[in-house]
Amino acid sequence: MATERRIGSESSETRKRLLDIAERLMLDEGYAAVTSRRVASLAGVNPALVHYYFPVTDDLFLAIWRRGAERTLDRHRAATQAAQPLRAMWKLSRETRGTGLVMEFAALVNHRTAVGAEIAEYGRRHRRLQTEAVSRIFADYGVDSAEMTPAELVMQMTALSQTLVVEKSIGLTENHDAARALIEKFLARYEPRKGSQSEIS
Amino acid sequence: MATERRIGSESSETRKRLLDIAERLMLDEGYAAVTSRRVASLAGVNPALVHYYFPVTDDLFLAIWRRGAERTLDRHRAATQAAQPLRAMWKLSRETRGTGLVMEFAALVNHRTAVGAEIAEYGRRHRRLQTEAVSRIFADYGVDSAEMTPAELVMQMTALSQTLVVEKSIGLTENHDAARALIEKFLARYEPRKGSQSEIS
DNA sequence: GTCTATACTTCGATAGAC
DNA sequence: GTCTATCGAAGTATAGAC
Repeated sequence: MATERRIGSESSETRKRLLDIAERLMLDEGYAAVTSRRVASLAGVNPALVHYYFPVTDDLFLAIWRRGAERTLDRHRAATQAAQPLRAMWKLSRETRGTGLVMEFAALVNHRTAVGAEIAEYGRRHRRLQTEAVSRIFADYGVDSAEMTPAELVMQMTALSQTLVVEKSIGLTENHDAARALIEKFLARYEPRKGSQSEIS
Repeated sequence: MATERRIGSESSETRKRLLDIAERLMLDEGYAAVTSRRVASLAGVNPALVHYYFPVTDDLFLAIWRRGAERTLDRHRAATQAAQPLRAMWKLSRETRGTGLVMEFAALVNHRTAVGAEIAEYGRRHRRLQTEAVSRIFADYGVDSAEMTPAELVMQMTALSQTLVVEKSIGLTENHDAARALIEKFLARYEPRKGSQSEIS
């Protein structure tokens, strides 16, 4: 039963390049565009080489996911150390790259269940980290839980940022300023901007 | 230049069945599972028959979208007539079917630009309708715009419901009760529940 | 009006060459 | 350790039969 097939080393430069290209492709044209042939063609290598580094296509998707997840967790940690951590977290969540990947994977999971389990597990971990971080910040700021709970802010930031990113990508931006204003209203109370309290963003 | 190819009538029962199956497939396994062969196989017909009713695959996706869009607009109108219109709208937006389709199409659009234009146009129209409806309701209730603007509530409901649906589908439900509570807190003020003001949902 | 035989393209994956 | 020749399956779409 044990498969004898060999796999390319993780440190390979070719492997890194394939990953970069696959991620780019996923963001630009959606997960369905990520095929071994397409990636290989863009990399200028033989299609079968992709299967050498990533035996099954799911392996490629998982590798993209893991790299992105690590990147995001690192940046999350950095954000919590910022002078205005809530603003840093809000800014981070609105970045197209990470959020765009999350949305693609959310769709991908529908028909690649092997990938799904790991995505969900990471999602839980990330949410817990975020909620704990906001809890500490709220305690520090003395935020009244009747006004906003950590879980509420996390969900609001997550949901709004994902919607903003997705809709923008299809050219739908109506009410987007209102969404930003909504978060800004809360942030301004505890992490006021230097120049003013205005919320033009 | 004019294509001579014939297309099956819109009233055909077979056509309806193909549409139903394709929509189901899209919701269950994601848009990538919607192929002429797959749909045909589930319907027990020849694959080429799918191309008779939907010459190009985009035609199939557009037909699914249009049917869903009409359904949603109808239900939106009905919701605005309800005794508690805000609650009706919030409930509608959390329904798996409509929201699930929206998310699949959001991902689909990335690599099917022909479909994208129509999706975005519908999105704009829907958002405008929703925002206008909430504006009228807010005026009726006398909601202070400093507390919440119509655009803000629409974005919040849209974003949170989409996130709830997507995450639930992959088995991630942490903080979901907080998200519901967030909306409930606002709704309870203007559309109190009969029995109590509790927000267990 | 309804359906199918068929052509052509693209994809995933493996066994084996270098 | 790195890469490729090659196979079988699945996809889209058309021209033409019923």
